[in-house]
Amino acid sequence: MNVVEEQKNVGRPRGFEEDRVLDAVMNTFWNQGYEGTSLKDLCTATGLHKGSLYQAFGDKHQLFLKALDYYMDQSFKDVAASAYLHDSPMENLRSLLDAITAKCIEGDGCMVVNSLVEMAPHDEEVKQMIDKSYAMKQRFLTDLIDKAQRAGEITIQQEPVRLAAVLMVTLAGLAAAVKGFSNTESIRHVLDDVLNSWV
Amino acid sequence: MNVVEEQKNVGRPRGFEEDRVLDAVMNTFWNQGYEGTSLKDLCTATGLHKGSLYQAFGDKHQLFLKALDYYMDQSFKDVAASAYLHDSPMENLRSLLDAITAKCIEGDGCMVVNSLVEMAPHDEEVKQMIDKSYAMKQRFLTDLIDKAQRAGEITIQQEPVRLAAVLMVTLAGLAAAVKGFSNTESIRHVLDDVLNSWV
DNA sequence: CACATTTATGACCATTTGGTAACAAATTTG
DNA sequence: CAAATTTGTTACCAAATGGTCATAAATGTG
Repeated sequence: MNVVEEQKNVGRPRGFEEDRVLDAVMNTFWNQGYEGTSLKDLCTATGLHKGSLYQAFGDKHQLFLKALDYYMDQSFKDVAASAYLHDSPMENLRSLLDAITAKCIEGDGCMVVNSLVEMAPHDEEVKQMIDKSYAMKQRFLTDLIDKAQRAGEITIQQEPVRLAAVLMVTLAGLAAAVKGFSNTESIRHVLDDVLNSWV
Repeated sequence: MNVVEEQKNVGRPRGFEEDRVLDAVMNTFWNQGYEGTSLKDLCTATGLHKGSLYQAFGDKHQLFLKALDYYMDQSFKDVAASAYLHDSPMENLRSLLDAITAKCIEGDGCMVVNSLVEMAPHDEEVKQMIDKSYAMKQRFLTDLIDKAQRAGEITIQQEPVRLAAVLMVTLAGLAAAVKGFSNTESIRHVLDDVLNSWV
């Protein structure tokens, strides 16, 4: 009945943890891009041979999709918690955006934005994955903004969903801009200035 | 004395116009990226053989740099004129941003942002080229914003250079976002909403 | 212990990659 | 016309690419 866990403990056991491998693959694609990453790179990063990679994850493209999915999962979990720290919706919004910015600076960009730019126009699967996560994140922001508006912490007269769109685009811009700046300080101002123009 | 035009009219004449070739190369890199473009692609796009490309422009990387430079030149000329159409600085700013957005949607993104995301972290030359053009564009915007502020068309209390930084990041975000959206209408709202929050 | 099953390894493969060199064609100069 | 010079074309190259396959190793099952 349990379709998911049809793992019979027969045969030679795996010599690696799937998540560790996915993590290494993700990091490689994250900072080299899809075309810029060779199977050799992935083997070096994971310590596996290509045969093993193919057997466990499929070809390069499937492997990329799984790594991207892993990234979206992990990064969302990493930052989402920041949106529930305070009572004030606006403070929560600021915390969330700070967390996103920090992660973006630390990781020298965002794998989703990288993939959007490099692949979305020529890869329908990637495009749809990103589209789905984009919609989810925008709803998340919209909800926060709506609460902040009702609490009177955002006074500007504009639909929450459109303000959320502004933030989404700004965040995408940050993920790109961060790659060109040695001085990350000027980057940090941007979101503050956007938010401050709303109160 | 004229160092630039040291062209003796000796030898077989070229069978192509340099700018047409550069334009084709630019377009190919623009929508396939650096790693995603092969010499074969460039030969197909230009109608030249690789021997000719190498002799005229150098290797793939040099060719890319020239194409990127060409793009920056052309695209700036294309849109800059929009900033001098009206008397009102704010109207000029809006016209300029509209022109940039239109070009961005039409071209399915911006080659500078593409290159920033794909190459800047691993290519110092590309990074510096982009950095230089970024600074120039930001000064251009800063100047416009400053005028609009003095004219009372922007009422928000914030340094022009920081508002310009917001616009630069927003524009970068648009160049990325445009790749994921079939519906470009929601994209067009974003800049309006940003500007409207300043008045 | 033999067998089925799964994983790990290394050899192998056709194709593509960026890049070079030799040679032919076209032009100016003398 | 001959020499010099530049461009166009083709053949060629070593290396890297993504991907497959046969085989060896390691486990549970009968």
